[in-house]
Amino acid sequence: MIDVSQLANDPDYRRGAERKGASGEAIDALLAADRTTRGLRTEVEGLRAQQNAVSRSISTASPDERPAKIAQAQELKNALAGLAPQLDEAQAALGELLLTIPNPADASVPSGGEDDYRVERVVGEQPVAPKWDHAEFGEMMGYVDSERAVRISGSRFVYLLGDAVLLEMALVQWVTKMLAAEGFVPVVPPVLVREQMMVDAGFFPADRAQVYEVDEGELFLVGTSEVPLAGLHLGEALNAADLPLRYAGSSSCFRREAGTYGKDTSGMFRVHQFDKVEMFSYCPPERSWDELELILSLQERIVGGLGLPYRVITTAAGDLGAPAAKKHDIEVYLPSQGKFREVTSCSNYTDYSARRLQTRMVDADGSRRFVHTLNGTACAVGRMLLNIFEHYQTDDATLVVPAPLVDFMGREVLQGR
RNA sequence: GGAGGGAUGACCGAGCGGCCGAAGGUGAUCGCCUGCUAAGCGAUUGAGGGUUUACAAGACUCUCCGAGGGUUCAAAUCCCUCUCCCUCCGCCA
Repeated sequence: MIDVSQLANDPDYRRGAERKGASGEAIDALLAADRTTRGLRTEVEGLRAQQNAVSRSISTASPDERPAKIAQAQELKNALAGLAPQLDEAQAALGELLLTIPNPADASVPSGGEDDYRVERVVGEQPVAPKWDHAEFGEMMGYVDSERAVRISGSRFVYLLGDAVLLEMALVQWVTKMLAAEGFVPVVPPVLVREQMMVDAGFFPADRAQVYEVDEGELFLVGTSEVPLAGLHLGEALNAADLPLRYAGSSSCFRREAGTYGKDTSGMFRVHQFDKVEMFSYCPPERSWDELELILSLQERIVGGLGLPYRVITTAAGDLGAPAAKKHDIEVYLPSQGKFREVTSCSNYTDYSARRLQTRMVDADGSRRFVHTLNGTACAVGRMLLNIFEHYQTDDATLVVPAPLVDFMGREVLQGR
């Protein structure tokens, strides 16, 4: 949720929102709605104060004073009944406008849309196309079975089989151990959450179409463990000395992928269900930008540690999700496509999400502020596996185990099934 | 699925129409005491808004006793509705 007073007083903040597509009119409408709401509130509260005062005096009033006082209180009550609905209306209108303004982009974020990202660096050698693309290789080796998955669940589902499963577990373990060593508390969160949690995490109403509904709408399957991790400290006031609080969530993720018909239809690049290890930080505002760099550096350690060629980009303002002030993606070079494809992203939500989640921090002097929240992919298993399929296959149909995973696998080379 | 019980401040726990934002306790903080520690004594200790002001201090004020309605001059307290949690039985990974 946007900080209205900062929006009114800080031109840079306002410009950041405009760079993300918020119109000047929308912002002005919000500020106007805020002013009228405040005006009405002052009026209503003044009346209520009078009414409370008279009411209180009734209990101690002498019997002959009572009727007059009660009549006076009644009058005030009626006046209030006339004015209060106006305030309610103004507040509701304000509430709706509040949802329309995204978190302003940070000054360091390039302007523009999807194609206006800034490439920060390119790392690693980009090999020629392999003998088999990831989808062919997965099926051929018996690691991925989409045909049979279609029969029972439809398209965009896969069976993961054989050594690919062990590889997934190895990835999860390697990554989780690394993060635990960095102070991230491993978490297996609930993957079914209430509607309110989806709203608080900033996914509803915007991304409602992307989410599976369960139990007649009572619960929703999360598309990322970011949702339950964001809810971990819902409404809490965290001790500043305990920050940053870091979590590594490990869970299955479910996405409807509405509006992606025809995109990435082969293999498991884009599926409705996948497993992911996700980083999440609750952080003091003054160090959240360092925290974003930390998360990015861990992502590079993971992707780079697997020996995958990649680049780091900074997403342009117009392509940022509503709650993000800045976002970096890591894209791995996928040789069969000759393109960089996204495998991770990390965002600083600053105080935008925390304001809605009501997650605060208490400083040593007792003062309270909203925390900053950040999140980033540690390992989206499906995408990581398919990259391994392309980069580690051999011409005689075996798969070399990436060095960091050898200890977990107990082998250096995998055969098909 | 069946049967009950409950939701009050950081926590426990009273309150069941009117100085109740809320007794008491625990915890925490500060002070005293003490050779140190413990104990003891005293004090302080909820949150979120608004107005004013320098978005300071202070002052005034509103809201919050699971949520939403209602009755009343006045509700934590009375009445409806909902949600959530817990216990027992059944079923079950």
